[in-house]
Amino acid sequence: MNDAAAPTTPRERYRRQVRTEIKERAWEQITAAGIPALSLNKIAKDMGLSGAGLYRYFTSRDELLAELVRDAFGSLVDTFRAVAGRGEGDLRGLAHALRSWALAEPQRYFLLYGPQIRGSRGPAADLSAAMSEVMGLLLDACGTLPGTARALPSALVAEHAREGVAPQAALGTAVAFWTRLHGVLSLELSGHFTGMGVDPALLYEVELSSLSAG
Amino acid sequence: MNDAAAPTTPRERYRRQVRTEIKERAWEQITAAGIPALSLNKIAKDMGLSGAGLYRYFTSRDELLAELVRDAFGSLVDTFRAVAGRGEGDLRGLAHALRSWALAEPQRYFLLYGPQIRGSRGPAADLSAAMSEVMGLLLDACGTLPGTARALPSALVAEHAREGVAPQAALGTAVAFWTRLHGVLSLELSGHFTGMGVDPALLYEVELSSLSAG
DNA sequence: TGTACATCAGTGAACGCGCGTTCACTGATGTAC
DNA sequence: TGTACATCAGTGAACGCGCGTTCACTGATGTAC
Repeated sequence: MNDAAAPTTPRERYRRQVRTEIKERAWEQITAAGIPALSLNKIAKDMGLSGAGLYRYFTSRDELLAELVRDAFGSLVDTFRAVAGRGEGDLRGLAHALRSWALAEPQRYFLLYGPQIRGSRGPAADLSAAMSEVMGLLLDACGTLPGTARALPSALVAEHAREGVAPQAALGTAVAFWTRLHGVLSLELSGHFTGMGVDPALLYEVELSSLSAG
Repeated sequence: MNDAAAPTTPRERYRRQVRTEIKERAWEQITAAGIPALSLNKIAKDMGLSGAGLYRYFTSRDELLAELVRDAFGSLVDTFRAVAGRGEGDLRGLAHALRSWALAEPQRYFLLYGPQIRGSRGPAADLSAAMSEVMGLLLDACGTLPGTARALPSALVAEHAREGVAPQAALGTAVAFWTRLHGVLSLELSGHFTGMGVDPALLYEVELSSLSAG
């Protein structure tokens, strides 16, 4: 997908390998204790390195974090693409893929769609590309939807957004897909359903049905 | 609402006052830089106290944070009660109150309904009381709803939850209220709609309509 | 009204800790002839 | 194949910082007689 023309000298290969391991350890920490607990020194200790050694691979904690966000978006895009490639790129297929992807790594999901990360100023330029790629795949699914005319909020979307590229109804469906599924998913991942007799999987399914059937 | 029989000696009054100011400063910090940046020393400096002085009022950072969460729930409950008292305690009234409340202090909203706070083990016992109080007010609104039979997901809710207290349809509506509005609200508060031509207020309204009308 | 005592708000110094990051250096790996 | 040099991974010590928290203490405020 990227870095196609890489010469791949032994040193470069090693470099990539270490960078990858650093990011893996970073994810372990985030999974275990959340983003604020991500610490370069801790990663180094985990890998048997001195803290200073990491700076050969990432120039700062922020750079590492930014790359984790990029990777997360890349992973979601890949997941959606794989589903589409398997011919299951309709709303149902994407929705199930999204849920599996989110449940596998809740912190990764929140890194993308949770409360804004403090200290960083909005989604960087290279992120909006990935974000709109996700939206694009979603719109493809909505465009081929049979019953989209079903009065989903087309007025929501300002005319200037993607004018002509996708019909208003498809945009409305895409937005509703996003917000309704995120509503269930984010509350499930936060544990807000535990102990109140709600089955998140079933609820997710019901909300998914609400998008394509009246 | 609480501490009704307080004798209110001058010292106690002063104590309450200082505790209140501490919490106000704490909110300022959280608003400005997020929960991880909450620091007792910084609060003390803001108030012109020594760091150690704060320990007369809160025995630890965690205790302060726990009280902020309690206050946040209390504030939401009060808001809902006020709306109900004004005779606007229907779905529409509660929904608008919720949005205003959330927009006023996004971090406070996420403190309750955002990703689980790391390091604390689930909602404490005294919190589930507040949570179910919110749900109770919501269920009242759903019970008096005209067109609730509208096939909202009643199967979602396990039978043992509040059996007999509220009809299944009302529970389904309450859950949908929660997830659909949270979906829009949380994405709006995170800034995920900026620059993509979506009007969050309108979207919120549309999702609200989806609850009571087919 | 005045004195003796208890309570308690707040101070200042110190604790150990972990953080991100820099810098001069060592030693292994790869490259050029 | 062997030697001379450049590259670069990794070290160890140090930087300043802010954190939560404890402790012995001072001084003001309230209480009892």
